[in-house]
Amino acid sequence: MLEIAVLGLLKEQPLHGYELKKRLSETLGFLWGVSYGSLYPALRRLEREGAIEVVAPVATPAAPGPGFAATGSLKGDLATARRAGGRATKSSRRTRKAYRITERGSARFEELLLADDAPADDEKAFALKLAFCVELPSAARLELLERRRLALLERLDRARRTPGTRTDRYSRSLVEHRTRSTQRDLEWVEELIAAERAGVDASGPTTPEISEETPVVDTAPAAADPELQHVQEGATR
Amino acid sequence: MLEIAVLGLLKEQPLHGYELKKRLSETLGFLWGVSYGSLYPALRRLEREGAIEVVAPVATPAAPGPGFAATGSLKGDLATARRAGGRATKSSRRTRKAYRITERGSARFEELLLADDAPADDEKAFALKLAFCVELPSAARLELLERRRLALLERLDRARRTPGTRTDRYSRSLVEHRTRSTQRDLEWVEELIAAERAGVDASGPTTPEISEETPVVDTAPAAADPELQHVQEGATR
DNA sequence: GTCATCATGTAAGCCGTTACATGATTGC
DNA sequence: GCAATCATGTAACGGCTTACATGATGAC
Repeated sequence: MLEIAVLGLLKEQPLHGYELKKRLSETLGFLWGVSYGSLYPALRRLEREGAIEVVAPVATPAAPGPGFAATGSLKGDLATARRAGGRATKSSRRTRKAYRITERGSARFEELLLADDAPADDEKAFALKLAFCVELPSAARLELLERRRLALLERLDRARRTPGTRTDRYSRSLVEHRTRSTQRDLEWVEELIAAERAGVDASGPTTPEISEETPVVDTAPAAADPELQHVQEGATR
Repeated sequence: MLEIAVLGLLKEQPLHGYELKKRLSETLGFLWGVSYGSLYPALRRLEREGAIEVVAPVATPAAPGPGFAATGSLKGDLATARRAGGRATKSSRRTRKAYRITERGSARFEELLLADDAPADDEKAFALKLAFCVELPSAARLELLERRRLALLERLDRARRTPGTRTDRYSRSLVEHRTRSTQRDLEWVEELIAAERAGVDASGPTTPEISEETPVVDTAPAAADPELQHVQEGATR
């Protein structure tokens, strides 16, 4: 689960651990909170697997060399300097390690999004996947939605067949409520599927569209470290 | 979570590990599946804490002594023999270890049901608690429901304040759907609270009541090991 | 110079899973 | 006697959490 979120965020833009943690807590906070103790090991794991790579270790403040991957980060650092009012002369933060997703990482990402997970996590897992499925090709997205639809149908079917062993009022109410919820989830997913099939052009079934392609604007109090935001703009999309 | 389920089941009647596992999988299967690898350690943990105790180790087949806690188990074994058609002469299963909940266990049970848990597990935890809250005094049950209500209100409030950082159509739809679900959960919980306040006598708000006090009948294909079902009948209720 | 924040990491411990090992009982 | 089921456990492993350690940077 953590890996999905990390890869999903990195698919949008390179980020370092601290910033990743912040975004996960703030923008996905309603899903679950991550701690450094799990994030950093996860990053190392992903790096070991070749799914992500360090984009700017930057040992020396000046410049490590010509061209090269580090440029992106340098640009970012320059942006920082500019934002700060041109005060910093050396500018670069020596400690930060920004990560970028690799080809393998993208493949892994799709693999993870389409893998079906233990029925226990179900809800959370699907929510997380949906939150990042923009980064997916439309076909894969449809597949994801269809799988969810099947899972929900199966759950309803199972509930219908199994009469429920616990008979107290609370358990019964729970089962009923759960069934209703599942039915609504199903309708919702089916709407998403229909919208997906209809293509992106038609106006969404939810609220009137605002601007699908508007560059990500930080609505948080102060811009949360925007220095890396322009890196690889338009590269993956 | 596992502890809640175990204590909840044991509050109804003594059971041994294998049977506990079966019930957890079958009757609470829609919540999550437990494995022996976690159940048995959990049982030992609970026993160490004094929350549960072995009710019938039964080293020798005949009879360990007079009166005493083991009687319950013996009764059960006799029931088995009777059911089997009076074939077995020795009858007792030497290997099974049935557990019974203790006073401390009951206290722990209430404590666990009223403890608020990480917002991550939220749903599952509450569902589980609700499934076992029959075993709770009405006041504690109300407390449980009220807490849930507050948690849901808080979640709605947070969602209203936080404008949501991710702006793609899927994330937006997700957030909307989640909000609607939370609202419905809230209404549901409020119904439960109202019903609880009105007292148990009035007919339930869900489906027409069948029989609140009917002894637990195994609706599973064959009766799932009924030998322990009559033990301590009417003791805890 | 010192405090808050940024930033990365390690260590201990909990809880859970899978897979494996073992043995008793019952039916045929 | 053999297989299926009942029944209890252990071992290895993984992931997550909390708490701790460390140090750089920037503001005042």
